[in-house]
Amino acid sequence: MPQLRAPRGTRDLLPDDAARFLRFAEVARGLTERYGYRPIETPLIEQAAVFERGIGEVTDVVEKELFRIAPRTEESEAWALRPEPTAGIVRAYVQHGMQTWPQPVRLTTTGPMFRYDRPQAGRYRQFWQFDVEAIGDPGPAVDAEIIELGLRFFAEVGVQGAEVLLNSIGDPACRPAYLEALVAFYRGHAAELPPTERDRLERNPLRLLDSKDPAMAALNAVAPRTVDHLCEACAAHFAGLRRHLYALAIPYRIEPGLVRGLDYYTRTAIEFYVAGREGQQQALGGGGRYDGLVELLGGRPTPGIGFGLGLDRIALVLDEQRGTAEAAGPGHHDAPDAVVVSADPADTVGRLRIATELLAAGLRARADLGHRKLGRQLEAAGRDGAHFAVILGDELAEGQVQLRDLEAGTQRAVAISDLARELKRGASQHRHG
RNA sequence: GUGGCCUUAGCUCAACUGGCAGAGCAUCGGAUUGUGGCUCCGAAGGUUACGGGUUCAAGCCCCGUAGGCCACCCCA
Repeated sequence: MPQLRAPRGTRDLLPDDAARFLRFAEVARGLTERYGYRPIETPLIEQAAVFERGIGEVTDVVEKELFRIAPRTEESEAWALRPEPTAGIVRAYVQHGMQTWPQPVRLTTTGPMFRYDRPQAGRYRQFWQFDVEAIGDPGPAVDAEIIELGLRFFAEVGVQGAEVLLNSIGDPACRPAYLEALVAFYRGHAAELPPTERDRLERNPLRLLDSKDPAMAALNAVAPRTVDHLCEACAAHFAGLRRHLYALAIPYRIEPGLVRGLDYYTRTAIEFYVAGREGQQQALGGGGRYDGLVELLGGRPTPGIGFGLGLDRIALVLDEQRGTAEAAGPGHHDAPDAVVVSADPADTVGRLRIATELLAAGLRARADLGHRKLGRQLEAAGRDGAHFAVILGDELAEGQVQLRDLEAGTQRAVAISDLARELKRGASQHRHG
């Protein structure tokens, strides 16, 4: 057992997993490109103030989950690892004057996020998100666009049964009155509240709504709903969103208990999930509208909306839906067209020379670099899933090698000068046959 | 940050009531001259997560720490 290991809550993505995450990123790139979202990369570290101000000082994410980096000198500022991508992207929007670009500015990024909480399956301290943001458009049409994009991502990576939960949590115009009504309601039932919930009532009353405490279920069912207390503008926005979703034939469920954990959200709250799964890490993605965030971070008042999808959890769901994950170990997805082996166990020079010629010709080729006897080399080539073995033997004197079809078990002599051409023909036959 | 369960070879798991740590798979090597997948033989791989304690004797009992999982908190 090695004493050095990946830090708690982090993990190595071994080749099978790493390839899968890369594929997610490729799907994300193709998709967002078509929709007109342009890539952006912001630092993994930001001034802590970006998150404290943007996300909110009293949120769990900032209070207890932020990876803080201590200042190195008295003068330097406190930094933190990004717990989510939106605050950093909005910071970049303001810093680089993107309000002068055609609005909305559609941006996307995929990368690791960091939260210092207690790890569990599907919940890591370093996790990956595919994220999209549309900044500068107030209308509900862009809300619908982004939701449709999210669902399409799930479809393209092969997740079955992805669904959308929606809610509207109002804005600064209507939320104070709603909160008042909410607090008044729970105060009226203070005797029925568990202690932790009573504490929340003072600190963050919205959170009472999505409590998992069974004792709260009955109460929450009759609690005031955000959607019933929206101001005229927010109500119109929500109705507009529903109209657009209807026109796009996108099903959704309104979830009155869906209140996002970050302060910057206004109006539309979104969550993606797959129904009927075990365990608690059900959310595969979430996001919403943040019409006040740009201003909070020093820009002009600018609306925005976005979401992030958790790639670790999507990988988990794909495993569940396939029954079991493919076996670990060397995969055959990048199986070579040919492995160059030799009857002379010592002749790595000849093998490497032929292999590099094949590589230069664009083939997937590799040389067996060991000093094993021929049988072992062929055995290894077969295990690697190679289609052909190029066997170097006495025929080298006549400028020939044996080209062996490892699947058919047949072989013939081929002139070295014809080898690349022959292999290309054979490889394409294998791919189409 | 709170509580519960768990940790034996790279992986999946054995090891009686406390009595010399094992198997399968994977890896590497061999089975008479240059031919793989099957089979046979062999090797390597362990401070039983780590640190203490009890005992003639600890993988097994006790305490602590770390990590994983589960439920909270919360979220992706």
